[in-house]
Amino acid sequence: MVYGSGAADAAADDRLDAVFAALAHPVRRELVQSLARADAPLTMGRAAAAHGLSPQLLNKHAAALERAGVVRRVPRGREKVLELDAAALAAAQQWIGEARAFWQQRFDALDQYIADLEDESA
Amino acid sequence: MVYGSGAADAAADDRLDAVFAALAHPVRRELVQSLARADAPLTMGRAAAAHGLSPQLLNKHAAALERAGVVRRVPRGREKVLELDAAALAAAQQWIGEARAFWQQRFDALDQYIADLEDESA
DNA sequence: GCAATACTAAACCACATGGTTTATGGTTCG
DNA sequence: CGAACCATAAACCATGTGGTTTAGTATTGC
Repeated sequence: MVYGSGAADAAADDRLDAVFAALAHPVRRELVQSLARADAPLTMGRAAAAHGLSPQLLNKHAAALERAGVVRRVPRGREKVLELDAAALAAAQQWIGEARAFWQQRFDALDQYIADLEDESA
Repeated sequence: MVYGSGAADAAADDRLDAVFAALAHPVRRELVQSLARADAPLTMGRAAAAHGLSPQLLNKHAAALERAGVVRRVPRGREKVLELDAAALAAAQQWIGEARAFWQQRFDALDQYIADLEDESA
């Protein structure tokens, strides 16, 4: 154990806040999907057109994704290409996975508990 | 393919909105963790006390989790026990997983593409 | 029935967010 | 240089969210 075990440091917490919040909007999820499947680098302009968004609005959504570390905007000439950073997604996915793992184990324990009760009452 | 492939029906979309939004708050994530690890049924009152929240505030957070289908509130006497529904979490986790899978495959394809370029230039 | 208990509803406030319109910094290309 | 283009900033509005205070609705137990 390195620092605190119960409080689960605040920086990671903030990051998860941002990642989950970023994914909590259909447009941003579609954006992420586009980036995940894209076979060619996607610029802001092309992304906006592809999703029928104004450049300004896309900019805001891209900023949200960037805040969360899900996406980087890399300048190339006068345009910027969007790059997905799968690490942030992995962190969120892992969080859910851990919660589910705990739950599964608790579920099994409850099962056992109920079985024990039935043994006693038998 | 059943209905539309591009639009990915709106109901599932709304559900994901709610689940990700629900997880985008540290208190609610801690709540979920509590429920996942709990070895005894957790009531609203006990949950509020455990996290140092007013009953009213916990009620709001619980409502958010319930909207998302992450949690159910089952009346038992004059209190309500919180039950976690892992299915909603699974849906969110799976969404991320798919995005990551696509990305991985695109990543490999890009790798191949670059290798091809280097072959040509050699 | 009555008091205490457990949860919920409502009103309200400060602040964040999604979205539009308008305007501004850079970068290419004629 | 100047015009066109890409991306962003700023101002602004409507709505949603986190949080508190206050009040209300059941349910237990005397």
